[in-house]
Order: sequence, then structure tokens, then C-alpha cells
Amino acid sequence: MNLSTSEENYIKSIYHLQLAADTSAGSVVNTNALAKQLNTKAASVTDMLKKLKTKKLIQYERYYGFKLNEKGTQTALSIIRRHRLWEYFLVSKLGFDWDKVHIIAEELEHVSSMELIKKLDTYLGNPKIDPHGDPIPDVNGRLPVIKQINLFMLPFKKTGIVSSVGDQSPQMLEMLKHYGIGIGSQIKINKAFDFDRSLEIKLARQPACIISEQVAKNIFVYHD
Amino acid sequence: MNLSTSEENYIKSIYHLQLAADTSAGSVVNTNALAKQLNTKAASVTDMLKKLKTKKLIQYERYYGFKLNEKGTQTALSIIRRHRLWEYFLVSKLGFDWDKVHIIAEELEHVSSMELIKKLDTYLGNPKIDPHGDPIPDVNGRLPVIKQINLFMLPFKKTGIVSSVGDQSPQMLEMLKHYGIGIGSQIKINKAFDFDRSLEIKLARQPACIISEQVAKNIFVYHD
DNA sequence: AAAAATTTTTAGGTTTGTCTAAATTTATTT
DNA sequence: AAATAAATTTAGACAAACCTAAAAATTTTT
Repeated sequence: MNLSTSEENYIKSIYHLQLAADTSAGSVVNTNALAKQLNTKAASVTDMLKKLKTKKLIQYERYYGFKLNEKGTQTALSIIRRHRLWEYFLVSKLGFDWDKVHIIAEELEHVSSMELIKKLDTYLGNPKIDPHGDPIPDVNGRLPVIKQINLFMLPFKKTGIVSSVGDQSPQMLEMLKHYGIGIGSQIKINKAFDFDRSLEIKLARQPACIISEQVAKNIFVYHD
Repeated sequence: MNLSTSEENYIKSIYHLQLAADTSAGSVVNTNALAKQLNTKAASVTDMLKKLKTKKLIQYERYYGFKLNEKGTQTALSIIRRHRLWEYFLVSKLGFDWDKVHIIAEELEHVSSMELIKKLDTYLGNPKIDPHGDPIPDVNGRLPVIKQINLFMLPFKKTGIVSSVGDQSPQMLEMLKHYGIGIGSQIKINKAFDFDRSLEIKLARQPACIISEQVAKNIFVYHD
């Protein structure tokens, strides 16, 4: 199946919205949310939904909602695989900062050669996690399971390894960079303040600092 | 200036046609030739020519012909730079055969981040020549001058290094691959047959073989 | 220099993906 | 359960990039 860049972007966004909108429920997505995510208008979304339905990539009942079917999910995972492999390439081989690669990968992900992605994957050493700590789906669309916990769940004075961040907006990434927090950083919680739920944390080779609840909620760590 | 993929393809094709159509003359290109090259119809070409004129990338007089102006030429060179750097990447890093990379590079070349191309160039070691032996324009759009001669000009029994091939059709590349001829191959002429102007050649680590005039005309070599 | 052939352009249409504005359906208040 | 608000869809348009068919300009042939 040959998809346009636009179709691919819709599929990818639906996938991400489904994930965000509670994994357990049947999680049907709504039109406005998708329009907002894609920076477009609700009417345009409706148009595209009809098209994706005829292409048998989504389940869609007008006025009710929609979600990816199996074929759509596999398509999404293959786009996400391409995106994350390119991000990995940009950071590990070209030396980009991890907060600069998303926009470029957004373009590269639509280059559709299977052979290219296969060889790129091999070249990079079949990485499992992208520079933001997100798992890279394998050739068969399977996501590696990564055991991680929210920073709040990390016991005091125990070291965790930052594995991913929830909010990946440029604003968030800028802030993390300022704090010196990146994927792989060693992090400890010194103290939790009840007043505003902020945390005093300690990073390897850095003085202690305090982060807000809002930031902490978005940080996930490996912990044994 | 932000150009669409389609506009970029037109600019690139006009550039190549101008080169092919005798460099010395003022070389004005014609509509049908461009339509053929781009696998489209003459009417579509006319539409685009008007657009490229308003964007001040070409000189265009209806019914007369058209050619790139300075701005258009620089644009073409920057697209070609991206194309050839990606081809170099695909062959040298990902291990593609040199006859498989053109189509993929055709997609990658439209990813427009300056930063990306700058870092890619550095990563590849600022290569001057792509896997087909074509020169890679530098950041400022300057083409490195490469001293090469046609295979027919190579004296008997002197070694030349294959530097580029004229015709780069899949048919030609398939044939060269079969003969074991690639960029960088060491090649010697054993004998020239007057009857059909074919050549008996000898490649390093291979038995001698005979190539037709048509093939030989398209092979260029470095020679000191 | 006419006639014929070729090249190029115009005129009018199609598809894809977008939009605004209005209509419809569903959800929430009162 | 009516009224109001919100979400979603339809209707009708638009721009980009393409198309076919016909008209206009140019070139070649006779």
C-alpha cells in the first residue's frame, strides 16, 4: 500500500492519540483532538477519515469516533520505526543534539524504501531505544518492552537512569537540556517537598537542583 | 526560498538538460525535452515554467525557450549537492550497490535542512565525488574540477582509474556491474579493434574482456 | 512562399488536501 | 424535556500539479 505523506501523518497522529487516551479502554479518538494535533481543521480531518476508511486503515463511524485497525496499527508502527531510527542516526552518527532531531526525522520518515530502513537499522546496530528514550518497533512492528517507572516512584537516594520523557515539546526539551538531564543520565531524589510536590534531585557530576512536579511527572527512569 | 518537491525536480532537470545541450552555447532548453525527462506532458511543463519565472529562478520567453538564471543555477547545485551526498552515504555507509542508490537519493534530496546536509557532509569526510564519479558541489555551489579523459584517449597498456560514466541508465549500470567495472576500478586497454571500434580491456584481478564502442564512449578515467 | 509538420501554449478539467461557513448530530444545562 | 452548547459533518471553494484537446506560433518541407 502506497501512502501519501499526508496520509502517513494522519495515521501516525491517530496512533499517538490512541496511546495517550488511555491504553486499557477501547479508546476511540475524536476529530477535534486530531485536528489540533495535526494543526489543521476538523473538516479536513473528516475528509481524510473517509479516505482512510476506504483504504481500510481505520474503523470509523460518523459522529461516533474512529481508531486504527490492525492494518492501520502496523502501518503506524512502521512509520514510527522509520522516524525513530532516523532520530537515532541523527544523534549518534551526525552529532545532533537530541532536542533538534524531531523536525528533521519528521521529513526523513516518509522516505519509503524498505531496503533503506533495513540497511540503516543494521548500520546503527539494531537499536531498541531512540534518543528520547522511546522504543523503536522492530521489522515486524513489535515494540520492545522497556521496564521504566515514573521519577516519583523512584525511592529516595536510589539511582535511576533516565530512560524517556513524556512531554517532548521543544519547551520541555529545552528545559531538560538546561538542567543537564538527558536519556542515560544518572539521577537520584534527595528530597520531596509536600508543599508543591517539587523534588530536589542530584545528577552525576552536577550540583543538586529542584524540579517542579510538572517536570518530574514527565521523567521516566530505569531502576533495578 | 521554499520550493516544493515538484519545483525542485524541474529545476534539477533543467540544469541537467542545459549541461547536456552543449555547455559553450547559450543553450536554451525546450519544453518537449523537459517533459520527456520528467515523465510528464508539455502542457504541465508550460504551467510550471510560468511559476518558476514568477519565482525568478529561470529566464523564460514564450515559444522561445528557457534557462536557469544565477539564482536557479545555485538552487540546482544545492539540490544536486544533497543528492550526491546521500548517494555517497548510501554506498559508503549503508553498503548499497552503486546502481541502486539513485532512486532513494531522489527522495532524500528533498529533505531541506541545511544543518542536516552540513553535518552529513562532515560525517562523510567532505567527499568530492559521488559513487557514480560525478562531482559534488560544495556549500557555495562550486563544482570541483576533475581531470578525466575518455577511455578511448587512454594510451595502450597504461592504467587508468575509472572516474565516472556518461550514461547512468539502469541498463548501463547493470552492464557495468556485470563486467565488474565500477568507480575506482583499475583499467588498461590491451587492444583496439578497428572493425567496430570495440576495445579489449583488462581490469585488475579479472580476465581480459571486450567492450563495445558504445560502452567505452561512456567510461571516463583519471590518468596521470 | 504555401503547405505540412512540429512545437508550444491556452483553455478547461481532474485529483489531493486543504479551507470557511452552514447544517446536523450529540452532549450538557437549565 | 427544552434549550443551549459543543462536536462533527456536509457543501462548496481554492491552490498545486497534473491532464487532454484544441489553438497558436514556429520550423521544415515541398
